[in-house]
Amino acid sequence: MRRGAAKISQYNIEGKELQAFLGPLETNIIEVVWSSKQPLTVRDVYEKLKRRKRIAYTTVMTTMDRLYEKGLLDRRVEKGRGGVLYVYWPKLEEHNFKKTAVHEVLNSLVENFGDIVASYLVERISSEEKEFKDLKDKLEKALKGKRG
Amino acid sequence: MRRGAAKISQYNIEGKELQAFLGPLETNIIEVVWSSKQPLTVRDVYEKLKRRKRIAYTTVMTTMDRLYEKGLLDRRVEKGRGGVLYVYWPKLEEHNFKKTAVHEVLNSLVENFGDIVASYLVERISSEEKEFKDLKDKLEKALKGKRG
DNA sequence: AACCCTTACTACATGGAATAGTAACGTTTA
DNA sequence: TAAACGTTACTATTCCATGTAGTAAGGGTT
Repeated sequence: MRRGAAKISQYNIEGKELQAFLGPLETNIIEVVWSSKQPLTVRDVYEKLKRRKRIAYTTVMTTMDRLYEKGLLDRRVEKGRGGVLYVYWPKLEEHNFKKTAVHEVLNSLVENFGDIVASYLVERISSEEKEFKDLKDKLEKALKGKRG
Repeated sequence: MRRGAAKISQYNIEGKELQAFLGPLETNIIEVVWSSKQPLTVRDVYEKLKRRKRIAYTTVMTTMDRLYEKGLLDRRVEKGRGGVLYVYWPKLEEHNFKKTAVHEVLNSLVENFGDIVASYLVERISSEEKEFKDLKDKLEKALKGKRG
């Protein structure tokens, strides 16, 4: 587990998009950080999230610390009104994170179950070609009918 | 979640083979049950597992109950020396379970991240064709060298 | 110095997996 | 029929991940 890479250890089959990899709150937080043009403090993120739902400042803080520990966020220390504080930014932009995570799942699947993955793909591509062919046949019949 | 289907909700990226879907003890137990030609009691499975490692009867029992609840094992009640007891057998044979589980992950991946999965495949196939072509070039050069 | 604010530390709840003891119960055996 | 045997239901604990959140300790600005 290299320090630079995001640590994703599991894929949640029922999760939608990012929530296949992250918890609900982690997902909300990282989306806020991705949307920002500059690094954000915990307070920044907290102010945005509290508009949607009641949440404690320390909940946001703990979860951002955890995203940092998991390698999805990076941070530096700054000085401000509250003393020393962290300023966070994403380690990878959204598309790169998704790409890396999906690749990790697929690599693991291929390594563990290469033959099953291969036959799934062959089956899937054949199925789609069949649908294309069916549609093509129908179209050809329809055109013949018009001319007939 | 139909009752007949195995309930797999997540894929563990670092897990090897079955342990990508199940815990260590769940994996050991279902392998024992798959290997048996007839249905097994908790006692049967316990006797096999205790040879490998110290474990409590009730641990085996609880885990088999959980595999039943998750739809991987089926069972009926029999009467025996200890009163009424369960006799378990697998709902799916090994290959079918793996195939079903892998398909669920792949379907979820395609639904959530179809474009990333597609480009991964194109990239992977191209990479393998490139390796084949490189090998072919080297072979052709070697054959030319022998004739020269 | 007062004020404001943050983080470290701590704790609880939930769910899943692993772990395991014992009361309650049922069947077989003597 | 009672004793013996063995199983399951019930219960509990630990660990991990995620979400939740209060407060003591500490630091910078006003």
